Amino acid sequence: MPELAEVEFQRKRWDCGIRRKVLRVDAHTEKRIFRDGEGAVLTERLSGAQLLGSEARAKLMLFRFSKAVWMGVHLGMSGELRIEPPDFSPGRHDHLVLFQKEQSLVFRDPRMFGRIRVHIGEEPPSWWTELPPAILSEEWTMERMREFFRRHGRLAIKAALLNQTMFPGVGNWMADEILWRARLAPARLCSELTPKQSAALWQETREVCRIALETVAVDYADPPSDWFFHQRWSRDGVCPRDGLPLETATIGGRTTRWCRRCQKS
DNA sequence: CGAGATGTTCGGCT
DNA sequence: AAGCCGAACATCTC
Repeated sequence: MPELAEVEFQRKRWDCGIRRKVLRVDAHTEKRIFRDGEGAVLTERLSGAQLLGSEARAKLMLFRFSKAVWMGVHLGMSGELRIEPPDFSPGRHDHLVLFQKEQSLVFRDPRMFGRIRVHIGEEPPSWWTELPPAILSEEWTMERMREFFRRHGRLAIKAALLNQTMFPGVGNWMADEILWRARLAPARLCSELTPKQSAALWQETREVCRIALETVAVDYADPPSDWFFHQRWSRDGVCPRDGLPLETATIGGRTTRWCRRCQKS
């Protein structure tokens, strides 16, 4: 389930392992999860290391350990972090287990689109420090967004929202939520937006991120009940504003739902 | 049983 | 040549 706020929620699940030592590591190093081939290094280095802290940015998490070990976790489509008892026996999809005295930290991912990467060094890795500006940061300006739209004029706005360089952390449901709030049809091209529509999109993007982080990221609660979110899953979903049945199409390679009446095409 | 699922990457085409 | 699009990845659920 991992988009911005869900990733932040999952990251915090391992917080009880902070300042505690990893006694033993069990990793399915041959799986796609470890496609960078760093599984062996990770297993060897993490044994005896202490988990020092973690952060989440966009859809990526970074776990910092002693012995100069950094571990990046991307949850893909079906990844999750869990806490299990110290004597946990990993199942088929539990690709990484860090055994501690008090509990086990587990990474599970049935579809294996997730990814675990490793960095050894005193400083954090470049794949972390070079992430684009977060949507809720000061650098994420409207001008930057409009410049992106100029460069990608023939791209559908829905596809643009899924671009992780411009909209880091936004996934399929967040993109549909943002477009619904900004009253823009998903197939509109980036070059077609009026300044007013760009401004609305910019603002709603930040608003959806902000509220999602205040609700979903805190206790995995669903977003507020009047959100589009709740309608877009069901085949018979209707627009929360006017009750019209939602449209469905594939845009930007993903299932997209919108209201024909209130989202301007 | 087939279709689709909250993601990314690659290769081909324009 | 940049940039867009569809396919592929692997498994589960409806």
